[in-house]
This record gives sequence, structure tokens and C-alpha cells, in this order.
Amino acid sequence: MVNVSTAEAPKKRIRRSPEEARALILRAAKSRLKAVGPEGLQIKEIAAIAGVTHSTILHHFGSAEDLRVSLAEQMVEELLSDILAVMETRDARDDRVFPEDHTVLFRVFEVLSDDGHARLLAWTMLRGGDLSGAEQTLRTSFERIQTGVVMAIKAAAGDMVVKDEVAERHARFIIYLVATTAVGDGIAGPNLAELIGLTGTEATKDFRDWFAARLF
Amino acid sequence: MVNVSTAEAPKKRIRRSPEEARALILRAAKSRLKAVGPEGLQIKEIAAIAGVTHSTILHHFGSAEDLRVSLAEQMVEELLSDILAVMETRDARDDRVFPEDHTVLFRVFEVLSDDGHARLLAWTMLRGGDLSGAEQTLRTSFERIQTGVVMAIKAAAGDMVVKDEVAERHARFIIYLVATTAVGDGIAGPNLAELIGLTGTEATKDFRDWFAARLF
DNA sequence: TATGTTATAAACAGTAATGTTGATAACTAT
DNA sequence: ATAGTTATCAACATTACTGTTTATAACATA
Repeated sequence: MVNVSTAEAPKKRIRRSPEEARALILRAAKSRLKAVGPEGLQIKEIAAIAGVTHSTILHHFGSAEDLRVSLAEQMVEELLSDILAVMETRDARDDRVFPEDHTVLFRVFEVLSDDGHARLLAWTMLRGGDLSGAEQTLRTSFERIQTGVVMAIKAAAGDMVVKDEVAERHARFIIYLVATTAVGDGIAGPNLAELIGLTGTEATKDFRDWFAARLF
Repeated sequence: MVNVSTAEAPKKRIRRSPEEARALILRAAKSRLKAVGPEGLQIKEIAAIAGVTHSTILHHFGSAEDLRVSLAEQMVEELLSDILAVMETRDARDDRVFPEDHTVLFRVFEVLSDDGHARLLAWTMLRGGDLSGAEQTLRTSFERIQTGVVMAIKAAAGDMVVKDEVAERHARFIIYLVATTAVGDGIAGPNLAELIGLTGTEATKDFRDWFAARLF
């Protein structure tokens, strides 16, 4: 006998293309990760946000772990392309890669720290997952960043001649420092700043200015 | 009927004081953390290392989560007391807080980054875990660190007079920068260094020297 | 329309972690 | 000694997460 009064309305299915479904699920996973941290990365939670069942996720990604790997790869690529875009579309009136208003550095902090990428990145690294899928993107992106920083160093030196190898070494240090600082800032920033008394957007800006001024 | 031939020898129980038991378990948790990272922190594994059953852990800590919080708190306290010890027992021949061999800074990196403290801290923060249990320790420790750094800044200024508020502001920036960098280094260091080509202990030391030289 | 494909869902199964309970051994105090 | 306390263990219960199976709705194509 069919239960009439309490019968669930048969749920309308939305049929998506594999690409759409994957994108939808990855978006949900990302928002979940940003909201609650690594613990929230469970396929049932993600499924709920995406409005699908968890078996749909397994269908598209194979396993929960594969979804996490895909997510990590996608995030790394987004992050780098974001930063490269800033570096390489500098203002036409100012051809320096690192103009004095510190646009690029601020943007790096913004992208890495304020947007939550650092948290996601940290999660990726903490879990020791491999990023070999994004390996090539990573390498070429870093080469382009390196090139930009070397140019900036030479520009900052003005008339003085800077040997290539010196500039390259210096560039590596700078990149490493900025990256680690932005990551640390993204993770420990809120707690640490409160503790030290560096609160408010004003203090944040002051710190970043001070930091930027110290780099070259 | 008692099974004679295959009877297990009745396991001798070691009865510890609550303090000893907690310390033993925390030590095991710490070693496990270093070995496998925050994800491997599961009470049965820890129990196996400590040589107790997992219910003993639950008895002493309440829940698996509470153990993780306790571990994080303990590590924060160890970390700070470690750093303070280095800062405050500087070589008698050199009364500067930050001597030119960068002892203190190197120690900060060592403790935070190399020992895996940063990873656990990051993990804790990413999970939104609170460290309120260590709140008081944190505050007083940071005040002492702040004092030391202000002294270092004034010493570095030599004969020039530095206003208190200027030195204090500068000190906050330095502390914040060192802390975030060390955290970021602890998390992203291995991956990032490899990517950039800053590999080997030599390169690590070079970077830290370069960084230290740039602080004051 | 008929047929095939597959994205989706629901129910079920397996597994690994945390958590609970009751008994007991080791210690303390009377 | 005796009684009381509790740290410990073993066995069990529970939860929560991943993965599997089967059926079907949605769409494409002929």
C-alpha cells in the first residue's frame, strides 16, 4: 500500500554534464574548507552543500581522497594564476613590477592571506598529499614569478650593475620570504595579531608597508 | 575451564600518578605527531606508543579532541619557554639579545619549523581549536619577548636615541614577522624550498642569515 | 517512438575511529 | 589487615565516514 499522506514528493533530478557536476562539487568543497577547516572536508557534508548525494561525488571523483587531491590541485592553480595576473598586468604608467605603492605585495597578501588561500594551501601541505598533478603549473609559474622579481631587483638598484646570479639568489630569498610570511599570516595572523596588539586594518596595512619597504 | 596452553600471561599493570600518565601520553602524542603529522593523531596509535590502552587516554583526557587541545597547549608553552630561555640566557661575553650569529632567530626557526611545532599549531588553528588554556602563558611570554626585542632595537641603534613608542612599534612588527615567517616556513617550507631551488641545509642557513640581517 | 547511456539517488555494507561499561589490580590511608 | 580509591584494561557499543549495489530519471540519438 502506498502511503499517501506522508509520501515524499519524488525528488526532481538535475542532470548535469560531468564537467558541470565536478565544478559544482569542487566549489562546494572549497566553501566548506574555508568555512570550517580541514575537518569539514567530508564528502557527505560537501554533498549536502552541493545539493547532491555523496554517491554522486564518488561517481565523479572515484574516492573521497581523489576529490581532495583534485581540490588541492585546482586551488594551487587558481592561486598562482591570480598572483601572476597581478604581477604581469601592472599599471601602464609605471612599468616597475613592484611599484612604490606596494600593489603587488599587497595583492599577494590579499590573495594568500585574506582570501583564505593560505588556509587551503596549508591544509594541502599538512596532509602531505602530493601535488604532482599540478607540478608543471607550479614550475612554470614560479619561473615567471622569478623573472619578475629579478627585474624588480635590477630596477631597484637603479644605475648600479647587479650580476645576474646575485639578483637571482636575492629573488629566491624574497620569493621564499614573501610566500612563507603570507602563508603564516593567513594561518596564524588573526590569533597572533590579537596577542601582539596589531589589531585593526590600519595596523595590518602598517605592517605590510613596513614589510614591503624592507624587501629590496 | 581455564585454557592453560594458550593462556595469556596476565598483563602486569603499571599504575602511574595522573600527572605521570598524562605526561607519558603527551610524549607519545608528540612523537607520533612528528612522525606522521596532525592527521595521524589518533588515540589508539598514541596509546600503542605509550604502552597503554586507548581507554586510559580517554580516562585522563576526557576525549580525543581534548587530548589534541592539551597537546597543542603544552607545545605552545614549551615553545615560548624555549625561546625565552635562549633570549634571556645570552652569552656573557655578548650582552646583546640578538647577537650577530643570529642564535635567537635560528632557535626560533628550529623550534617552530624544524620540530614540527608549526604544523601542529597550524592544524589547531585551521580547525578553529581554541588555545584559551594557554592564554595567560601566551600573554606574559609575549610581553617578555617584546621587552627583549625593544632592547635589541635600541642596542642596534647605537648612539642614536630611539623613542620608546617607536621602538615598541618596531618590535611588534619584528615579532609578528618572525613568527609568521617561521610558521609559514614550518608548513610550506619543504615543498616551497624544493620548488624554488632553495634546497639543502646550506641554502636554509643562507636564507635565515639573509632574513636575520634584514630585521633591524 | 524506441533504445542506449549515464548522472543521480536510496538503501545497504564495511570499516575505523571514538566512546562506554564493568571488573580488577595497584596503591593509600585508616 | 581492611577498606576505599582509582588507574588500568578488555570487551562491547556507537558513531561516522567511505564505499557498493541497484534502480531510475534525464537526456541523446537513431
